[in-house]
Amino acid sequence: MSKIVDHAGRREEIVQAARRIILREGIEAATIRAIAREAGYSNGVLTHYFADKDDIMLSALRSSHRRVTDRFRGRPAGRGGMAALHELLMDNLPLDDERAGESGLKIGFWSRSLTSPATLRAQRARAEELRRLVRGLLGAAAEAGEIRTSEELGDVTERLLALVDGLSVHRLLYPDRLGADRLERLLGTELDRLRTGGA
Amino acid sequence: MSKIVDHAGRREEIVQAARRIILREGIEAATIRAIAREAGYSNGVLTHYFADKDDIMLSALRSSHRRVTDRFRGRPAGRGGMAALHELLMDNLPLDDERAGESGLKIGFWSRSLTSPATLRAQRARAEELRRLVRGLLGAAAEAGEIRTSEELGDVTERLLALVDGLSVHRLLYPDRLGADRLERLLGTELDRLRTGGA
Amino acid sequence: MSKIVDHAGRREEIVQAARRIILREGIEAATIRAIAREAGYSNGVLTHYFADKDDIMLSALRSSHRRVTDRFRGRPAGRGGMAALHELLMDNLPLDDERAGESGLKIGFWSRSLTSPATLRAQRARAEELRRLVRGLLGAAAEAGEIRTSEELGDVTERLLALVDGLSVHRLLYPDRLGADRLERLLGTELDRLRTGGA
Amino acid sequence: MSKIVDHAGRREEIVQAARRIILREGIEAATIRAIAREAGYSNGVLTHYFADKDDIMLSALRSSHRRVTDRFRGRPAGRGGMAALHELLMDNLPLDDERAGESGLKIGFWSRSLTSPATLRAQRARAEELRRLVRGLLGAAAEAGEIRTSEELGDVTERLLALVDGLSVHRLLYPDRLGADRLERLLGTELDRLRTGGA
DNA sequence: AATGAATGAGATTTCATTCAT
DNA sequence: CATGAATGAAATCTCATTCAT
Repeated sequence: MSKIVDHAGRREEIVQAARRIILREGIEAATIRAIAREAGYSNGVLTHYFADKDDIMLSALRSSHRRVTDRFRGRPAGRGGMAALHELLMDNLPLDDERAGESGLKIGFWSRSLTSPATLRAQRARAEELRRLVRGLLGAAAEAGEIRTSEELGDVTERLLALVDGLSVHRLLYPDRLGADRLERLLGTELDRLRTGGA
Repeated sequence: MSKIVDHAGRREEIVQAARRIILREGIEAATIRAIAREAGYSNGVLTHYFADKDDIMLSALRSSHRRVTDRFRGRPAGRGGMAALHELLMDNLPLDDERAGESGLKIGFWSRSLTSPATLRAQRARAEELRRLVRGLLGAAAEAGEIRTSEELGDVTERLLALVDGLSVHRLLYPDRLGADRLERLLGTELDRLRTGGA
Repeated sequence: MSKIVDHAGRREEIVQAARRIILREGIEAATIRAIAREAGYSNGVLTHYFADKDDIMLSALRSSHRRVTDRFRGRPAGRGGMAALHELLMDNLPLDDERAGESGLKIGFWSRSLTSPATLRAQRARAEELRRLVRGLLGAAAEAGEIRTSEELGDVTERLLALVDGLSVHRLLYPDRLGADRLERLLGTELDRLRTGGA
Repeated sequence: MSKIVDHAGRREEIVQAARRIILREGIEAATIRAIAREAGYSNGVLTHYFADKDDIMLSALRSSHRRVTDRFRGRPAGRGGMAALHELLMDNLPLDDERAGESGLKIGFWSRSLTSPATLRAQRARAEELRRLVRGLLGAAAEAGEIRTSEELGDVTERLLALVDGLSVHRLLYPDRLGADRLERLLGTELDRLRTGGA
């Protein structure tokens, strides 16, 4: 008799434990034993819920993606495209400890993606989703006359996404140079430029 | 006297072997054994040329830095600030296979920097050098009247650097979305904006 | 539930294997692999039962200490101080193969103590225990009028303990010179001197 | 053309370097490389002067023995047996840093002797020499009427030697308990006993 | 004779994985 | 289902030893 609900719940528990460790101590500290201990189980349980370690790591990555998307989806709708875009992008910057953790996790997975096809696939699926979201908000903002830009919106999308990820890395590596305030200002200025037709 | 061996040369040989592995199989695959095998030596050789594994990895990182800097220093001088800046930043994008390799290596080290203080230090030293270079070129361009911007040049510097790194990651992870042409265009547009006072 | 294994028992098994190797081949031959093989397990087991190699070695040392103490505690009580002291000290001499083994192990740990603080601590704790025991018995003997000595009992204690350890080393290194009989006689004479007020 | 003198001299140089390291950092720190560096040569030299590492270590042990004997032989002669004996035994106690180093070296070799026949042989040869020396001095003292003892002089010899070695170990392991003063007093009292016929 | 390059074995430690209970 | 015992591979580092120059 299989307990479908328990099974999914237990998986989630373990994935969250993995995430906590990665956020707290880095991706290399996320050993199977450490994850099991953090989740309050023994080594062996993982056998029942995951094929192997990679399965756990990928699940943790997807869970991270889901959190970001959910956070955005959970916001009150009906606001202008630019306001929503502003919120979405800021939410993706490591402005507080929690999000710094998320960014660290993200960077760890970048490296992994370069040599692990499965990780790369998961990474791409998520990136595509985020790209569509941003592109959609830009389109809405353009239709509403919120932005004036001669540049193709697809290109604007790419630049915004690149900027967010670039700023995220730099904030984590060079926190002295890039405080939270400055990060917000840098991204804010970029968005303002869209409004004023700066590009 | 003794067996005639170019000590520095042998070090470089090993560092290059390490680089090749990191580029080909990722930073986690760069074990001491793999590096020794790639270099065509036995495990033990590394003792002669490096204090420990960290020493090798940091040397590989610095070697990468040096290659980039050397490439820029080798260019004909005397050109305007913006032209030089354009060249410098484009050179840091993964526009061909060689530079894609460099970027891959760079990304691998980002992750490592998050948990290894020594790596972080090396990373920071190099980043600071690049930042000063960019800031200097922007200053020269401003003095020459090449750019008109209301934004503080330090902020412009940070955004350009973040953009370059963000585009680099995205190009490696999502090459279908970001061809070399598009990458060049995205960065080019950003630089043009500075000229026209877009910000 | 889980495989039924006596955790403490398995630890003891491994510690005894370590002891056997130290006795047979010396403390330097007691590598983790050798211990695991001697115990009939694979390398990895030790992870389950010990933190690291030092943990095993210290456990072996403490196990040795415990054997000696237990042996003494197991003796019938109620005898005079001198009789008990005689028994205790004789028991610490390598008069038979078993005790020769214990002495060999003890000597191996002396050397280790000189460079390993943790080992030294364990060594000291045990030595202090033995010293108190001897001092106590001497005190009891003095009160009962069994010994007459002008020397401070603390000094007598130190000399007796030094003599026991010195004789132990010499017996192991120069067995031809120091047979079991002679060892007993040498220590016995020393104790007799206390009775007759020889010092 | 072999340079006999140089050869012996070079051997001695290296042996002394080995001794310095053992005294300073313990017997385990005395690797071939460390010894070569300490002596100011390269690894390879040792090939020319020693068969292998064991050869070096044994030479260091013999050198230690020679130093002790030489030191005693160098003293002004013509004194009474007991005075000479007092000097000899005190000289073998770790009363200052230099002699503490010597004792540490000695203890390290004890452990080694238990499993290395060659080391044991060297150890025994030296011990026998020292034993004869002590026995001889005791004999002279007895003839001169300096000591009155009912005990056989061979036994007295063994006990004195055991006491010296036992005190040496204890001083190194438990320096808080056994200061230099106390060590001197303990051995001094033992010698006095011989004079007064305490045994 | 002397150097130091190079080897390869072996020591400790860490881990993902398997499996009996 | 769940446990945790056990395995065995692999990673880093250290060393004695060999040998071309």
